[in-house]
Amino acid sequence: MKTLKYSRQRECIKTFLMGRKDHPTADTVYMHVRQEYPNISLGTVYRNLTLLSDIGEISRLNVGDGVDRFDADTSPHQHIVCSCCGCVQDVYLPDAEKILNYAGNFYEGIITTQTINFRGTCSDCLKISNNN
Amino acid sequence: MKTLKYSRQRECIKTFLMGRKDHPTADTVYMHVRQEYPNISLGTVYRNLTLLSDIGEISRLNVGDGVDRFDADTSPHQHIVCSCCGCVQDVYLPDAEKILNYAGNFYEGIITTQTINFRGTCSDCLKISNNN
DNA sequence: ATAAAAACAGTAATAGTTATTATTTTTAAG
DNA sequence: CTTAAAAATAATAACTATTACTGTTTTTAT
Repeated sequence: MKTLKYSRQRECIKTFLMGRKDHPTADTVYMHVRQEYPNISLGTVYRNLTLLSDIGEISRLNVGDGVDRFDADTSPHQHIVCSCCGCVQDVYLPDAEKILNYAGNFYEGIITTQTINFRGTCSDCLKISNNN
Repeated sequence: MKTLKYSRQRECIKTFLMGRKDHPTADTVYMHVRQEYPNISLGTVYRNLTLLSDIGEISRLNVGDGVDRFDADTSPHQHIVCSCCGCVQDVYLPDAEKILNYAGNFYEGIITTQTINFRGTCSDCLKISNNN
């Protein structure tokens, strides 16, 4: 088995992610971590993000815009993409697992997990459009 | 305004898609349409798939496996990816719009659409694993 | 202190998709 | 039936996101 060794780069990536709730892309992580480690490579960022999500410390998400995003919050929740500004925010649906159970009635195989992505307009964009 | 002109390639792509419910990728469409139009190019396939989905005749979906898939069924429904064989099947959740309404209570902006992707094991893979 | 394992930076490679361009099709009007 | 403008095409180049490779450096258990 492959034992995990400490790395300051990985630490920095994890810490950065924990301080954000906007689900940054690998490139965004790279830009920021580079301020502390100016010659970290994008490959290192990707490798660590993949590693961290493989061991369950972060989660990798795909909201359908062609880029992978990363989230330090691994608790079950959903996301919404603003059609106006493109931001990705959290939605915490209580009892979301009931949807999964319900869906089981309409599928002949077994359903184990679900991913729900919403689209809409975030409150910031709503304010701006109300000002016109 | 740009008026749409007929094209046999587009017709063939649309017809092919209507005969399938496994949500083929652009490459799969390409492979099959090439049997009728041997020198159609992949770019033509992509352009037409994008055009057809832009005008709402088909829908483009992304189940998180890194490839875009296409579906001639534009009615609201959900998808499930089999963790075992990777196939993508339909799930028709009755009253799915209730989830959208419900979610509105837990988000400060406006929610307009939802995409629900499930993961699990399809009935074919269940049968196979039961045989062991 | 040392040495094996892991992680690194730098870079090349891959996959999926979109853009460009010169040529061919389509189609509405004469 | 021509014709000519607009749209579509095939072929190919370019682009973006991500993963793989390689020789060097860091970590850590002994």
